[in-house]
Amino acid sequence: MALSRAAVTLAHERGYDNVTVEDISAAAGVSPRTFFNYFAGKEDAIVAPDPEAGARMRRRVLEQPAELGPGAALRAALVDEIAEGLADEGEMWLLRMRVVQQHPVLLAKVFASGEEAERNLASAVAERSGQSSTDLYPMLLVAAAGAACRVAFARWIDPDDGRPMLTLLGEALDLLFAGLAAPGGP
Amino acid sequence: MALSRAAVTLAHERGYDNVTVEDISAAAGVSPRTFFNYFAGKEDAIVAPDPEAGARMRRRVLEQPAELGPGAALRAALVDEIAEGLADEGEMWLLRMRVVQQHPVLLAKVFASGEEAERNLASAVAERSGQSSTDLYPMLLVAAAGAACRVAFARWIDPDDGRPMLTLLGEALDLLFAGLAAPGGP
DNA sequence: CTGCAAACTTGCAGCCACTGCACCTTTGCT
DNA sequence: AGCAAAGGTGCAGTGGCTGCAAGTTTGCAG
Repeated sequence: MALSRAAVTLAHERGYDNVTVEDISAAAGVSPRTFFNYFAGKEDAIVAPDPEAGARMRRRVLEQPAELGPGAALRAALVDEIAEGLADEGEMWLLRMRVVQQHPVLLAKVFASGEEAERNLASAVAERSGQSSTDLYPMLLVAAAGAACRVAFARWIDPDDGRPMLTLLGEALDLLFAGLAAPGGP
Repeated sequence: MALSRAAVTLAHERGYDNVTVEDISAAAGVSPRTFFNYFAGKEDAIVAPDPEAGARMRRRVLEQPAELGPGAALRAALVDEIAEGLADEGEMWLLRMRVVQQHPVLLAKVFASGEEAERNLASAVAERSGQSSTDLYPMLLVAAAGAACRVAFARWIDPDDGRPMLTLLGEALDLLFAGLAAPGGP
């Protein structure tokens, strides 16, 4: 959407605080009032939370082969989701995340929307492991996997580290499922 | 502080959105302008991020016995910090978290302030493990431990689960350092 | 082509969060 | 008593955001 693209671009150029909703609307060729017909707030125009992501992730987890345990199913679902997202709009993700990374307010938004997705995931994992979605295992599994994703993203957008996202994600998940063993040896 | 207490209490009674800064200020007996001399925003009056928490946690990690590995040191530091906080103002924490839990905006703030603390922790862990604070191990370790804390808190404030916070935290950390093994067996 | 309804867009008025500045009151010390 | 630092306050103004009551466009049936 034009508004979202304008918001990310402008924020990247001048900094989030130096961009008003009026600026964004003007750049997209609509009135400020229209902006709020599409986004609940300025933050949303940049973070652009996908309202279907939660349900889609839930489906992905449940569709994984039956022989996979809940951890492996979650892992496969995450990799699928991120690989698809990267292919569709990886470039936009990178720009967006560089903007987000520098603004506590935006960062907070991202975490919050991640948290909502985690609720869906927890229920899907719970279903696979025959538990309630408020039990420790499903909650912690999705929360820790979410942490691994965030870490992988943070390293991905680092200009000094050119490795592909899926490599970094795999590395993080490996370490996580190995019980966070210290690098120098057990 | 009176303002913070008023904010949490009012938000708990009528809901965060139905409380204005003016209300809070009035309840605390000061002018609205004064409110903003103490808090950067309405959210902060409820979340009340401790500006020294990051540095204190950093110190705690570095002060753990030298024979502990980085994971064990982080774990001990977390337990110390939370045990102390509970003893000092555990009741306020509980009320606050119940308010926060229902408001995406506040939840986001909490995550964001946690994220800042994680940066400090990552550097402390990196120091113990002889790495850079941007390496995978320190980043993932603190992010995953943060996830465990959030899960433990979420279960702690659940009225149906009366177990003490430190028990829940220990349980979560155990599962995490066991590589998130599925509950039914390996 | 006409008429019409649904969808989209807009202006306006207004609330509230938040800020910079200048002023005042209190406090504590000489 | 005099003074200076610290903290509280009023005011004016910006910007985010919303409800409402209009236009305007779009697509389709008559």
